[in-house]
Amino acid sequence: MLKTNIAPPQDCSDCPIRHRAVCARCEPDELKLLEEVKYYRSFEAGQTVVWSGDKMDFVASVVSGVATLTQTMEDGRRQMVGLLLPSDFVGRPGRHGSPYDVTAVSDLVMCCFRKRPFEQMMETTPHIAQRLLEMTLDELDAAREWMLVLGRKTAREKIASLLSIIARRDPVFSHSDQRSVTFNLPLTREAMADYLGLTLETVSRQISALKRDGIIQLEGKRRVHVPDLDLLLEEAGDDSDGGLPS
Amino acid sequence: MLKTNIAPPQDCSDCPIRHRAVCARCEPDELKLLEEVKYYRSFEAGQTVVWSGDKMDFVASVVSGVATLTQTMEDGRRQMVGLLLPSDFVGRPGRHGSPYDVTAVSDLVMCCFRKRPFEQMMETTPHIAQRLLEMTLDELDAAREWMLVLGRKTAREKIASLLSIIARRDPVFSHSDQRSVTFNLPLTREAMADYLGLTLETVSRQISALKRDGIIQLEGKRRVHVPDLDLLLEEAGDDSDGGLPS
DNA sequence: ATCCCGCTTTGACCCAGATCAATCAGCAGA
DNA sequence: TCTGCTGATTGATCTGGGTCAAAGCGGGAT
Repeated sequence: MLKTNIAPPQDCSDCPIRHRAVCARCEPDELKLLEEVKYYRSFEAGQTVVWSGDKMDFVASVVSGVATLTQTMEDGRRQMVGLLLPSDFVGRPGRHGSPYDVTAVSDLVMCCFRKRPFEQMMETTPHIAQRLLEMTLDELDAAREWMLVLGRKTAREKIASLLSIIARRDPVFSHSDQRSVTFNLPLTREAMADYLGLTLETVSRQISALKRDGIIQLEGKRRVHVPDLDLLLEEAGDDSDGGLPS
Repeated sequence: MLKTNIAPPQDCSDCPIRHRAVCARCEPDELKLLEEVKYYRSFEAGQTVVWSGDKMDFVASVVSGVATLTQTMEDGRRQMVGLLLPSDFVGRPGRHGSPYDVTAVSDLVMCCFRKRPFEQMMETTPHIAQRLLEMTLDELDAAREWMLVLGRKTAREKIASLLSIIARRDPVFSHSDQRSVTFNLPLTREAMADYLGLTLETVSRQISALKRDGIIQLEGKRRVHVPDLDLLLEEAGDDSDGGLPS
């Protein structure tokens, strides 16, 4: 049951997220500097990476696995505010504490940079700051997209939206242009509920309904097959436009 | 009824948002460069600044007035995803179109920068990129805060949250530490509903309820007096903690 | 003055999703 | 094989906020 908590140190040049993470634009010499302040950390599914309010003395990229950012109210209501997939960035240069709980949802490996030197590099190597700005703007767009989901979509549309986001970001799918996809659902029903602003019962019922209607098929509880992604996008209420038939 | 659409050109050095906008960190010589690519535009309340999908050949700071970013689904459901107050930034370097409708909600003055030269300055003057990153990270935090509001708060809590956000950003309040505040509500009931993921009827009912309960007082429809801000924060369900009495 | 017209309030009713509760399925450990 | 536990499903009922409908209320134009 206990696994070692140490991942083998890795060379940046054959890092799986090399071309998508904060370091994407770095030149070899810049990478070298980063390598000096980086270290890997592994977490098991369910472990907390940082608690909201805690001091965070590093920033990090997700290398593999899935993590979540969640906010909790005093009475226990929870809202997930970010889903971190490989290459996503956590932490904010120029701030000590995390405003959110960061939790490993599957087994997780993160590439961490000590905060102080990373902040200094931000000032000296524009490639890092540029890439971080770009990623932050993308995340802001994603957050705003999600506000539409939370504020205006029905339960069924919410589920379909979440499934299509995960499907689209799945590495197997992203470089194929098939209509059908199969992927692993990295979240429990409860975590999905926290993301969608629903209860887990409603999540379960809507997934059953999508299955009944042939929009999705389940293989076990966690593996999802989508025979026609356009149908799913339709259910999500998004402007799929595409979908010219035949 | 028709007003002139041209604001008097202004010197950056006595700009009201000089120390909070994207240009906040610029040195005098950098400001000079910015001044060469900037121009002012004014909009009347209700006018659209850009439509979602339209090409946007500038980025801009709000100088005075209030604007909103909204997303609309095909069937007309609308969600506001950003509220732009003075010093806030609109537009994204490195992208042509706006993904949102940008609308003036009150009379509005914007300080616009031609996109192409602004993008070039981003590469050459780190002070602009640095400040933009900082502002974008702040906006991301605000968007995530708002996801909690949309996903988990009750109608009453949503209204209280919106009112306290506006109260806190009100210039009159922000440099006083009073318990009570009075401010203008820059939004119609419908716009509030679009922000909060509610209907305008529910907004109206909850405002009436807060008034009945003495949390707020109305002077006309648009001016709000909050006798005790802590009470309002309590209603918002936020961790106000502070509030040591006497 | 008075008549619009856009915004707001209020009421009556309804329904999507929450809540409460039972059951089920898969899996690790004894 | 059985037992216990965690997560998922399904059912029955309740309710907050949506929907539909009808007034109220200013403020500008005639």
